[in-house]
Amino acid sequence: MNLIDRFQIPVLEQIALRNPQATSLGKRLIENSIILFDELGFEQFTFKKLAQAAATTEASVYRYFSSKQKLLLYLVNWYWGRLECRLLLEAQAGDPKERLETALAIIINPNSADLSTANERRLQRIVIHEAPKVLLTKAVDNDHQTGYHQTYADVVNFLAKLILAYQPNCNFTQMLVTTILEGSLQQRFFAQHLPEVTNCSEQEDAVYVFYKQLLFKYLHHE
Amino acid sequence: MNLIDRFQIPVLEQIALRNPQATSLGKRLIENSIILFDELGFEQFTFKKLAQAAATTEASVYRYFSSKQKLLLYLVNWYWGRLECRLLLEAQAGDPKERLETALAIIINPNSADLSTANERRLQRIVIHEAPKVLLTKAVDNDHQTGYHQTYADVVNFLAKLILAYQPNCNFTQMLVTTILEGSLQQRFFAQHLPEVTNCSEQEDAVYVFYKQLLFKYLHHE
DNA sequence: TAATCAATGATAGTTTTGCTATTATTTTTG
DNA sequence: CAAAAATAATAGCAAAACTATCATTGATTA
Repeated sequence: MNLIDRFQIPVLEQIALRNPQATSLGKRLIENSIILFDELGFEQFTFKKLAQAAATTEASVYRYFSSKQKLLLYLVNWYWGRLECRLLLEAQAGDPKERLETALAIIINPNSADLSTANERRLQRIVIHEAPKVLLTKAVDNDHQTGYHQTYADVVNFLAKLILAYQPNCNFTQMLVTTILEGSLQQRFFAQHLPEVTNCSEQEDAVYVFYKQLLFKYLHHE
Repeated sequence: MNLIDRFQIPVLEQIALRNPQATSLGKRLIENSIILFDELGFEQFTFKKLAQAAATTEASVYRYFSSKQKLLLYLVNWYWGRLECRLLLEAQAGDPKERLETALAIIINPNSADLSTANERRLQRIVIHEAPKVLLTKAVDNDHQTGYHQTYADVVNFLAKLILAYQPNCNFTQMLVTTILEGSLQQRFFAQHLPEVTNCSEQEDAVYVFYKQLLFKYLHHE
């Protein structure tokens, strides 16, 4: 068991109606929703199918999550929460440059060892394919006010601080961070589905090489 | 009337069941769908509401577009098609550096004069807020094979060629282009809805300044 | 041990959406 | 003008997204 696995990743309570990590049914729902969102995609995913997969009823699913949007939000939050934990644990040692390099490696996952379990790989695919659908919504302002996107903002600002520690003159830290964070996820989508708009093959991890170049070339010029 | 407006932007025929630009009803549908997608968002948008807004019936809408996904795809394609036309018209003069700078200005729209009409501003907002929803789909591979995303790929490759003309040693041209293209759209979303993860205010157009820096710093280091 | 209470199961029902079908009417075109 | 195409009007269906009710079970506690 990894060090990271010993920590309870905190996910904002309000997202779920009750804490799914606390009960056996709740865990079954999370487990199966990860599989189903990955296999069916957000549009084809329904609570009915989830209930069937988790051997329960639709009504019971609604007792944990008020909608499939909220359930997806819960999973996405879990992803960013876990990433934040890893950053806090692993990117605190060394000089600013080392810390920044470590952090970059964590968020871009160059070595697949970071995604050790099948569910972790599924979860990353879900973030890549589905996360925008709970962000790009008319409800985003409300959601953000409620704190539903705070974990993501925290990750961004953690990385922004690392950048400032390395290069205090950097003007556009947040833009730089989100460009890399979102870009690296998007490249993995393109690699699989629109290969002609990327130069990345999963093997040699061009994604990591490119964004590392991009980051440090930008910062060295400041 | 602008030069650009004299051209018929070609949108792949197969996306629509019949060409909406060719009839009065079709034009009304496009016009109103732009307004409604912008105001309601993809999720709340329905053909029933569109029919009502365009003073027609649901069944008639279905004779033009087989689903609201296809209609959105049509609008998004129109956006990229128009951008491609502008690039071909305006970014062909001068030395490689000038051409690249012009192209960057076109895709990032630093001066709002480029978005002269209300509908153009609406269309860009639609691309920012809704476009990912027709890309991040289980149907993406089929769609791409049918050519539904070809215009986007063409824009990317046009820009990639400009970069190679300026800096032949650049290894990751496509990744660089999509990072800037998608990033710049995303920053505008963040600016409005998650301001703490960006450094951009709509006024001074930090988006343009930042991505120009990012691009040329990256290329000068090659 | 009995009473209680929270969680779950079982079932049914409502509304909306997404889509199809049919027929009538209008408009276009040869 | 006649034929064909486009549109309107209307109805209807299946599935999805919930909501509601009541019975059951299993754990807690008096």
